[in-house]
Order: sequence, then C-alpha cells, then structure tokens
Amino acid sequence: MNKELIDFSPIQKPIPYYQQIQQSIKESIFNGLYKPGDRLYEVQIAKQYNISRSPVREAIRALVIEGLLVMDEKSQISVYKPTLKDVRDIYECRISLESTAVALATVRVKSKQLQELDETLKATAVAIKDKDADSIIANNARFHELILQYCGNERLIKIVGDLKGLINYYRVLNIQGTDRANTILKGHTQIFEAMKKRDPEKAADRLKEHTEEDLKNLIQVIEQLGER
Amino acid sequence: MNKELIDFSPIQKPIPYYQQIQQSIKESIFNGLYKPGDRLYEVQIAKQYNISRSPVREAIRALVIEGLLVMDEKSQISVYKPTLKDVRDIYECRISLESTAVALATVRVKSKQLQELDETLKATAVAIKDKDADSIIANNARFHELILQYCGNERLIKIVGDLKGLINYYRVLNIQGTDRANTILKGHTQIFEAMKKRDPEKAADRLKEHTEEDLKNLIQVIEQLGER
DNA sequence: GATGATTTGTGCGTATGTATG
DNA sequence: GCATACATACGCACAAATCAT
Repeated sequence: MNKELIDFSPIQKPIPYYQQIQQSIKESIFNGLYKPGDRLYEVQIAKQYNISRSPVREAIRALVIEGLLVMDEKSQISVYKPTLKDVRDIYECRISLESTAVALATVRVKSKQLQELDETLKATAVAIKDKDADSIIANNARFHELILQYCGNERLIKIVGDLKGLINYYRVLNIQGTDRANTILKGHTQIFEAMKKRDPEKAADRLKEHTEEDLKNLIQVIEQLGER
Repeated sequence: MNKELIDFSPIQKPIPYYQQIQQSIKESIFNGLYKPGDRLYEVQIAKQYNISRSPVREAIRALVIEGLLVMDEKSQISVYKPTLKDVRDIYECRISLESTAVALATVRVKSKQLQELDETLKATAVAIKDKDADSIIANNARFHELILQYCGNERLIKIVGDLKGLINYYRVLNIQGTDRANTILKGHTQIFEAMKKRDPEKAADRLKEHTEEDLKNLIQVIEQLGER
C-alpha cells in the first residue's frame, strides 16, 4: 500500500511560533489594534504570547521586509505610517497593476464569473439602501478582489495585496456617507459593463478613473484627519 | 553648541550581523554562487561566517518574505526557482509598472537627464561594436534603471527592483549574439525618442513592446536550457 | 521500523547600546 | 555626567523534527 496516495492528516504538526506571531502581528495591524507609528517591543510581545524572544525577533524581521513594520537607525520597531506621498505612490502602483489585471481578466473571464461580479454589485446596492457600512465596504472590496482573482497572475495578486495591506488602516475611513458609496458603485458598474462587452482597454480606463477618484477622496480624508 | 546640527560621524556603529548576512546571501544568489533550487542550511551558513545561528535565522526569515528564498512545508530553505509561468507573471507585472514609470518619467524628466539616457545609448553602441558583453548588459540595465529613477515613485522602484532580483539569474543569459543586442538597442532608442518628444503614451507603448520582446527571448533561452 | 546524525525550533543569559531622570 | 531601567544583538543549550542507514 502506498501511503503517500492517501490523504490522512487527522493529526497536524504544530505551526512554528514565529509564523503564528508573524500572522498575529499582521492581523493586529490590519484590525487597528496596533496603529501606524506605534512602537513594538520584543520582550513585551514575547510576554503577551508567553514565549521567548527568538520567534518574535524572526517574525519582526520578516514583517520589516514586508513593509508593515519599519526599523529606525536605532533598531526601534514601529508600525509603518505612510506619508501622503507614500499613499500616492502606492495608489500609482495599484492603478498600474490593477488596470493591467482588469484588462487581463476581461479577456479571460468566464460568464459564470461575470455573474459573480454582477451579484456583488447588486449586493452593494442593497447594502447602500440598508445603510450597512460594513457590508458596503465588504462588497466593494470583494468586487476588486474578484477581478484580481480572474486575471490569473498570482504574482500581481500578491503585490497588490501587499500594497493594500500597507494602507489598510486608512481604507476603512474611505466611506463617507451614501453619496460616496453611490459614486463608487457607479464606477464599479462601468468597469463591469466594459468587461461584459469584452473591451479590455475600456475596462482598464474605467478602473483607472475609478481608483484615481478613490485616491482623491482618501487624500481628503487623511488631510482632514491631520488637521485635528 | 548643538551637536545635532553638526555632521560628525567619523566613527560608525557596527552593522548588525543579521543585516550583513541578509545582504551577503542576496549577493550570493545574484552572482550565481547560490543557484535556484539550492538548499541552504542555517548551521552551515553560521559556520561560514563564524557566527551563531540566531542572526542567520533572522536573515533567512526576511529573505523568505522578500521571495528570494522559499520554505517548504518541512521548513527547508532553498533558493527561489521560478517556473516558466512565474517568469511570465513577473514580466507582466514589470511591463505594467515600467510602462507606467516611463510615462511618468517622460513628463517629469529634465533635459540633463535625457542627456544621460542618450549617453547610455551611445555607450551601448560602442560596447556592441567592441563585442563587450558585460558592458552591453550593464548599459542596457542602466537605461532601464535611469528611467525608473526619473519616474519619482520610490515604491514602484522598489517593487520593480525586487521583481528583477527574482529573475536576475536568467537575465545574464539573455544576450545571445550581436543581433539580439542590436534589437535591444533599437528598442531603447525608440523609447528614448518618444521621451524626448514628451509623448508619454508612445514611450509606454514602446517600452511595452520592447519588454515583451525581451520576455519572448528569455523564454526561448530558458526552454533551450531545459532541454539539456 | 529503530538508531544515530542532521537540521530546525525555542528559551534564556549576557553584552552592548539607549533613554530618562 | 552618572546611575538605573530598559531594549536589542548575539551566542548557546536543549528539544523536536527529519534524514540516512
């Protein structure tokens, strides 16, 4: 009997601490527990999880390379806090990559997948009517994610995902009232229409416009924050 | 006297081992000492540099996130070995980002910087005449790097740099004879001409064509390698 | 399979550096 | 300027997993 052909795995190996810590710190940043600029301490984190400093150090090194944490010249670690220029640069990259993605997706997408996009748009409309902010955000994010998935370029998906992670904190702020939500939905609908017509250039252009609008709005929100 | 205003720094703090190791491993990959697929051992590396495993481990974690090293499910570390699809995906991302970069650069570039591009092209022509392969490669790379620098988006520069690092090993192979070098020079010249005319769209299109050609050639080279 | 040799994972001590009063 | 508290960098020891025989 060839064991390798059978999928047992009722028992599972323990995941190394340093990987779990890495994931956990990341989540703490995404969900806002650690805020941009917050300083992190190895010992403190180690104590929190009741483990030694070694795995914590390794996790931190990795997150620094990922860009979610930054290290100053004195080896002090803090949560990445993008400047306004960073936000612009990140969006410039996203626009470039995501418009490429939507063009690719437009060519490759199957009709069933188009249907999924359509359903997401409908769900967004319902959420707007219900004034359900969480659902609006979730559906908007899903629309972008689906397009990325359909482009078929895993490397691109990873890069865009990492970029989004860097400004995740600010994105939550980026829905201000029903007006804004409706504008976004209109943009998404235009992208969807272009995809349905199998017009990659148009889809890319629409996404570009839409995302630039998104950026403008985000910058406005950030600047308002700064004034407090 | 305010010391902070004076730039002393005749002495320098030691650079942490883990950073040096990280850099050193990276260079070993770039210069081909470690080849794609090669396995790495913590203890062995630690012994080589005559240090403990701690900094080595931290360096490895960072390089895994960077993508230059990969870790399998048994925590074994090896040098990233791109598949053919990876190469395509990476190029797709590069084409997207670099054509954005050249469009931005075309708008922002100063006449002195255009001159630098011009000089690089002339140096390439000389290198081709001299059949100096190293110089050809160096000048071609410089052309692309200058354009990136001029785009003004540091995030984009970093991402493209990382992407290039992932397929650095194959790039060295990507000059096959004078013909190929001349084709590349022609492509670069066309990009340069479009920039000089301050035509961002054209510059982007030319770069896209040029890089797609580059990809085709690289794939051919890789496939030939695979047949041996 | 069982055993010894590798290799990776984690805890901890110590040295060095940094901030604060 | 000094003393104290705190942080980080590194080495080392042992445990756990893996590999080869």
